[in-house]
Parts: sequence; structure tokens; C-alpha cells
Amino acid sequence: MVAAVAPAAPGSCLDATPQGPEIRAGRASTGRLPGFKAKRKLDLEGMGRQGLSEFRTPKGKCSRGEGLPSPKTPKSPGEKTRYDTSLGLLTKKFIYLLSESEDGVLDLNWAAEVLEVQKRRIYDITNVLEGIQLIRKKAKNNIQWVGRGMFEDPVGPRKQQTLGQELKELSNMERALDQLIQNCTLDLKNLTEDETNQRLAYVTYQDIRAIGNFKDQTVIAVKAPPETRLEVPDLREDNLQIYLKSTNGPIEVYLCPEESREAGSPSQEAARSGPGPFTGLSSSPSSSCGPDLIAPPGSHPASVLPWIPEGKRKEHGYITHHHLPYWEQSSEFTGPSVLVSNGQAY
Amino acid sequence: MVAAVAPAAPGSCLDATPQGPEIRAGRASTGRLPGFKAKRKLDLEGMGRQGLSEFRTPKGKCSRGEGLPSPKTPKSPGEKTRYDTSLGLLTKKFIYLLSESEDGVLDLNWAAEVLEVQKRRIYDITNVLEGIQLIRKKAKNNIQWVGRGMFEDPVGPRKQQTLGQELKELSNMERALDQLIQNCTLDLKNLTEDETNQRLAYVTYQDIRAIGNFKDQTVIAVKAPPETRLEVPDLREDNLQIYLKSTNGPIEVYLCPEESREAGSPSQEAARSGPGPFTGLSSSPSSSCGPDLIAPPGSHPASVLPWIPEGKRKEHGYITHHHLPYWEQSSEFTGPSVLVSNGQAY
DNA sequence: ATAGGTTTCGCGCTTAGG
DNA sequence: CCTAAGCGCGAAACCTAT
Repeated sequence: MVAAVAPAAPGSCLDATPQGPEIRAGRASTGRLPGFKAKRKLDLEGMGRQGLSEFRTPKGKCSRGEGLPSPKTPKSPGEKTRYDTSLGLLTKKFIYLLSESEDGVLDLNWAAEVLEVQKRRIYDITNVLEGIQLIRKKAKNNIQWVGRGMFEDPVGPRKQQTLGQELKELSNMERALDQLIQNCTLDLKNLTEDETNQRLAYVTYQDIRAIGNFKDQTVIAVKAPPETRLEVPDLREDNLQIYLKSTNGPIEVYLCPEESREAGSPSQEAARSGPGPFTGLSSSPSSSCGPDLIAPPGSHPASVLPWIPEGKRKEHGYITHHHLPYWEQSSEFTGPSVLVSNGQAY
Repeated sequence: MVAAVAPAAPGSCLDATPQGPEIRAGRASTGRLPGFKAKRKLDLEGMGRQGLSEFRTPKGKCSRGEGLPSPKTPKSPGEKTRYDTSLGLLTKKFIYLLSESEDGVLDLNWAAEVLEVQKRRIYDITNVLEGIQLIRKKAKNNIQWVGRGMFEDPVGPRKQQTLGQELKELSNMERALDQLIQNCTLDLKNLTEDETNQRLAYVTYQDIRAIGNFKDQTVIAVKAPPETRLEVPDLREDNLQIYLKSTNGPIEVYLCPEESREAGSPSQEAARSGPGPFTGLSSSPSSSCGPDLIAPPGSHPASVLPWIPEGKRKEHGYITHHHLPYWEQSSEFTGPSVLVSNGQAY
């Protein structure tokens, strides 16, 4: 359609015996006059808008930082140097055109026209680009850009699509789960805020002790205001420290003693303080107000703190959380009601 | 050196009148017999190890998922179809070779030999690849792969190097800081473990209250065994819950009352319990053992818990952390001694 | 410079394949 | 019969060596 060597209009000043390479005898078999490309079409055809001009012949010296060799031979102004028609430059132009059109689709014929080259050359480019899969044949005379090709990370188009699919599915899954979580949260909130429920929302000493996981464990219940922070720096074994901070109110902590031991003599074991890691505060026979809320260092499963008195159960709501806006982006330490037990998060 | 069309040894069975395309009269100017590529070298030359064989002629149908058109014409077994010699396939092989050699340098002559193609074709490839700057001419007959070319994200080689540099510097910085942290930790550990220091390592009620940050804040000191876990789920504002778990021992919590208020009547404000978020446990006038270690919901800066009695200071070591092995990979909640205050981590 | 040798590679003939 | 592309001639661009 486009290509085909024009027989040279018999009167064109351009074709009239140019000073191109002397017409060698050889290869004359085909009626084709060497030198000068005869196709031009007429030059109109808006050609790719602006840009693209930056690819023009680097006439003067042109400080070519990288890329193509560096076009020597500034030669005569009207002549097109070899560089001007090089595949490399042409490729750049081609890629440029490709980048222009969003959706990365490009018509080869149009490209050939705009770039003023034989279609043949375009094929050279597309073939290679297809090889590295940066491009794909979309239809006749139509190719399409395809992101990242093989290199960089060897994800074939197959794998690529597979992963894309998987990603989409996982996203949906996540959204669904988020929805569920939100629902649950809301339900819980409503359940909790209900006046009726509030009266009954509590746990007794035994309730907690009854939980299997708490068997032979030290159980401490802590109530702290919103935004309370806790930190347990890991020093070395044997000892442990925790930093707690609260802005919005006091923190309450209850040590839940084991049911098995005779409940009622909490301070009994507390006296048995020894040279453990907690020799400090814990072992001090507090003097200010009654029994310290402390268990001695040596006796792990022991406990000495007052718990919710059985008779008063009605009054105590353990699961009383409400709304609090989270300024905190760290979702780690925000929220109401804390129940600390052993190892596993609960 | 390598290329150059071999004039065909006058006796080679291969070149002796091959059945290639009939020798057309035209273009005979140059003494060159068409058909068959005359170069072969001898086929030895280990050729790029294994691999590459996967690029061989897709003889049978070959379920070609993507990429090149799909080579029809299984044709006669000995003949090379047009697909076999296509630029696209060749490019793939070429890129493969390139990927083989680390450092991404490749000798074009060698490539031409291995791939069994005329050098000319290699040039077609390199020119295009150079165009998109995926490749760079390193030297004569030598090109080099260059990561990500223009598209994808326009990070020029300049920017790239800059970022690389920055990355390295930051890594060093990080290492240095880690070192410092470790030093500090060690120092602190030694300081703490020293018998002499242990006797004096404590803080008094006033000491803490004296800290500027704690002005008008509720301060709670918590001592918990290693591996104690705490969680403060973020529900909604206004309310807060904390979950605490400890396997290795009891947790101790002290509420540090404000100095300003007359110290001595801790239970005073405690009685003023109201319908706040902490109506539950906190407001209950505990019956089991003296005053509850709780502050009422409404009065934030209030406190009611017993603190370290002034007279006993000597006994109490607040900063008594020792070694504890961390099974936990989550370095969040592991370690001894906790001091909780307001918002900012401390 | 000039000549001779290489390496690159524009260019378009020719043809496989639909 | 026409498009897509393999293919290779031979010139330009590069190198030495004279």
C-alpha cells in the first residue's frame, strides 16, 4: 500500500541525477534506481503533533550523552546522514509515538507515514519488540504496548495474568472480610451499648478461671482508658518490664487468683517474697493502704489481688467498650478492655 | 573475522548446487550464490550450555500461548520454516543469551555463531534494543544489558545511580544506629545488673510525678513477668479495654496519684464513681481486701492506689530488668518493666 | 592524508503464508 | 494476490597501517 519503490517522476528536480553513490553496474537486474528514497506521500498529514521534533538530525555537534553512537559527519545540510535513518533512532521515534497514544495501541501504517520510512523498517522494530514481548500484535497493522517484558523479573505473560487474577480475587476476599469484621464490630457495639445488656455484661472471677487456657496461669484483668499505651521491652530472659501510659483516665488492674487455692487468704503467699527479678516494688510490705496488689516473684500461679466480689456481680461490666475515634494509625494499642494471659494472643 | 559470506569451498557437498531458490539471473553482479547460509564454523562450540533448546522449531503443533504468531506449516522436517528464522524468535534467543551471562555483557560474534545467524540479523536486534535503551554498545562487538529502559518508569541512569548511592548511605546509617542502640542496651544492662546499682535502682512516687510529661496525667506503673502480652483493641472513642496475658508470673500495677492533692486519702475520690465507661469493676466498693486499686471514671487526674511508701524506698528496684530469652519473634511486647503514661511512647 | 580492512547497517528484493 | 518479513548486497562509518 505504501511502500513500493516509486519510479521517480521524470522531472522531479530531486531525482534528476542526484550526487548519490555512483550507479554501479551490478544488481541492475531489478529496475531500481539506487540512492534516495522515493516515497514521500506529500508531507502533509499533521505528523505526530509536537514532540518528535527532538529526534531530528542532531546537525551540529550535539552532546549526545548516551544512546546512539553519536552522529559524526554533520555533512551537507540537505543530506540525510546515515544516523538520521538509523534503526536505533527510528525505534526511538517509534516508541515515542507509542507512548503518545494512551492504551498503547499503534497503527503501523500511520507510524510508517508519520516517521517517513518504509513499512519494512517498522517491521524490523516490531519484530524485535515483539521478541522481548514489549509489544503484542493486536491486529493487522496494529500492535499494542505491553508492560514490562520478560526481563527485570521473568514473569511470562501467562504468569502475569495468573497473578493479576489472583490479586483481584484476594482483593475481593479482603474487602469481604473487612465487611464482615465491620459487621461484627457493629453488632458487638450495639450489643454492648444496650442498656439491658450493660447490666449483665460482666464476668466473675470463676468465669475467667473456668477458661481452659487459664489453667495454672496467672490472670490479670486490666481496665484502662482509651489510648493507653503499653510497651514490654525485651531485655534478657528471666525478667520483664512493662511500660504503660494512659492519658484519658486511670488504669485498673486485677489479678485473678486461682480457684483451687483457698480463696480468701490472698496476702498469705505475698509475704513469701524472695530475691527474684521483682524484688523491688513487689516485695515491699506496703504500708499505705492494705494489701499490695502484688504477687510475690517466686510463686507464679499465686495471686493476691482482690477480684470482683461475688455479691456485687451485677454492677461490674467487663465488656464495656464504646466508640473512640482513633487518631492512632497504629492499630496495635488502641481500644478498650484488656485481658492479659499467657503467650498466645487472645 | 567471522561473518563475511564464505565463497563456498569448491568441493563442499553442501554448497555444491543446493536445491535452494533457483539462481535468478538478476543481481548476479556479485559472485554470491543465494540460498543456504554458508557459515557454520563446525557446530562444536558448546553453544550456550543447556536451555536455548526450548527455542527450537516448534515442530508439532506446540500450544503457543502468546508471543509470536504461531508457527503454522509444520512442513518437511529438514526444512527451516520462516518462523524458525524470524527476527522475533531470534530476539528471544538473543535475550536469552544475554540473560545467561551475568554482568549482561555479550559478544555479538559469539552470539551470531551460537544462534547460527548472519551477523546482520544481530544488528537488527541490537539496533532496536539500543533504541529503547535496553542495551548499550559497550565496545566493538560487545553490547551490554541495561536495566529498565525509559518506559515503565522514567528513571534515567543518572537518577538510578543517585538512588543507589542514597540507599547505600542509608544502609550504613542504619547499621551505625543499630550499633549504637546495641551499645546502649548493653551499657544499660551492665549498669542494671551490677549489685551495687540494684540496691539504688528505684524510683519514688515523687520521682515520677516530678517528670514534666506526667503533669496532670494519670500515671500507672506496671510490673509484669517476661512474655506478658497486652492488647488494646480500638473500638470507638470514650472507652478503652486492655487485654493482658502473662505466663511467667504475676503482673503488678501501681497507680501513681498526683502529688498536688493531699497524699494520704486515696480512697477519697474513688468513691465518686459515676456512669462512665468504667462503671463496671471500677466503681464497685470492693469488699474483699481494703480499697480497690481503682480510680473512678470521671476523675482523670485522680488516683487512689498505694504507691511505694517513702520509707521503704531502698527496697524497691524499678529498673530491674535482666536477661530473658525471646522466643517471641514479635519484638513488640517482650521485655521487663513497664511504665505507662499518656500518648507518646516513652 | 591515503589505502586497505572491519564493522555496521540502510535498503529494498523476494518470498512464505494467508 | 497482497501483506509481512527473511535475507543479504554493498555502502557508510570506523579502524589501523603506511
